[in-house]
Amino acid sequence: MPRRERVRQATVEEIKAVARAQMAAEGTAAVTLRAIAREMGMTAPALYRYFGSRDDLVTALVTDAYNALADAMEAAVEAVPPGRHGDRVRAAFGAFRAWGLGQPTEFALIFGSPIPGYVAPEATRPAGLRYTDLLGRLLADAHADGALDPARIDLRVPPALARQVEAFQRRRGGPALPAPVLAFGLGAWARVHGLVTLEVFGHLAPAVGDGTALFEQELEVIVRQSGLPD
Amino acid sequence: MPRRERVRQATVEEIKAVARAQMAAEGTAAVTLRAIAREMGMTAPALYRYFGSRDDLVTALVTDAYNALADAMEAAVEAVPPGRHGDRVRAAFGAFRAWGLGQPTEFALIFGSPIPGYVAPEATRPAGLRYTDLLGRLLADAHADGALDPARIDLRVPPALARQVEAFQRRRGGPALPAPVLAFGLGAWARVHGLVTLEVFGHLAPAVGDGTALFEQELEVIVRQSGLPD
DNA sequence: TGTACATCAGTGAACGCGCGTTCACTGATGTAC
DNA sequence: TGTACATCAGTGAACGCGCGTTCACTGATGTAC
Repeated sequence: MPRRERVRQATVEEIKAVARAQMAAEGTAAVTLRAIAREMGMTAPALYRYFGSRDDLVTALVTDAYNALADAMEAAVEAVPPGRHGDRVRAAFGAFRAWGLGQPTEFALIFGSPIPGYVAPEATRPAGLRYTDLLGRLLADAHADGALDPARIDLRVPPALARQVEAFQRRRGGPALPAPVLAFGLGAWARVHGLVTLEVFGHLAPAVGDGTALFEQELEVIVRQSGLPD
Repeated sequence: MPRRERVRQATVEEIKAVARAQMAAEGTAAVTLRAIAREMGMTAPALYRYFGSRDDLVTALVTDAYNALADAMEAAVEAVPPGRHGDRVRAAFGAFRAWGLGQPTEFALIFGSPIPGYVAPEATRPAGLRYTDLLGRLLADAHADGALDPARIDLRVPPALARQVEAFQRRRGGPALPAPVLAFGLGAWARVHGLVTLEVFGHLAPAVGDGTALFEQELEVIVRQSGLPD
């Protein structure tokens, strides 16, 4: 990469880093070009060399956040031997929670209420699907290994849900899973999402303070009820 | 109530209604005094007769939202005969989801990422606890009726969580429940919260479109695993 | 190795905007005698 | 029933603020010969 390009990339990264810091300090909507420029010792119009508009910057932050989340989860999963399907699921969800608690504002950016006046453009979609795709892959791997016996999942899947789940699989491509397996996976995803959302946004604290133990209990339930061996 | 007071109350209600409409149209952070005044055909300073500041208005909206949610859930529960504990739980959670889908911006106001520059004051606490207290009461009633056998709940509660849950009960007062019962309740709460949050904020749609069937499946699982009869 | 030119980063002034909040005021509504 | 006064709702002008974005520009960095 030519020198000029390198310097340019570094500036782009600095802008995003400052924006993230400002979000962390003042909330998601505090991302303003003028404040970023001030912090960087530049004037605001200079930022237009790097981002076409404020919305473009926010889009970049959203995409980065989704990618960082997926990266963290993938790294956690890969640290577990391929055969240990239960532990891989635990690792993935554990990384989800750790990432959320570690970067609450970036978590809020993608999972909280939308930023006023900003609608996430289509461009963020692929990054947004990465972490759920990973979860799907964990299920598929376990199923391919014969570690996931649908008959052991104690779940009555409503016919409407079975249809939705099958349509979803046809749309996404990839290996087909039995409806109960995927329906179970969706439930587990929502479960973890709820727990982590409550915790990151401070709704859990009045009840139990630290959410670690509750999270571990729920992980146990998920792994056990999925019929996965550790 | 004297006439003047009545007119005054009506104006307060109108201000909040307009604020809610503006939130619904432009997002949570679009609550601005000037826009509200414009919509009402008044000048902005007049609003200071009714609310000490913009933050006071937001606080009122947050409190109202919590109360509306709790009202809706209580009404749904009371429509079910006292003895049918499973159905009462279903009704409560069903009302939670219906309320969230029906008023997504008010849902976002209390459960989404916080409004920038606004921290919910202590005054919103009591209202915020109403709906979780209701859930706790459902558990307590079922337990008091002998309908909830802790031994039937297939849950290994981590010791740390048991301690947290007991401390919580001591703090809140009210009838004491066995740790597994309360731990199960927390899990169910998080589960429903996750599902509804994902759906209201549009994260579920790419996977299954309408979330009704998935929600029903999860409700079934919760009721069945709680050991409650319908 | 030096020169002429093109590219690009960043500046500074300006635009129009909407915001929360204050203040002194007018005029209507209610109250006491 | 009428009059004098107090209370209160709402106005209009003004404050200081920060925002996104545009534009013509300067000066530094890189490139071609």
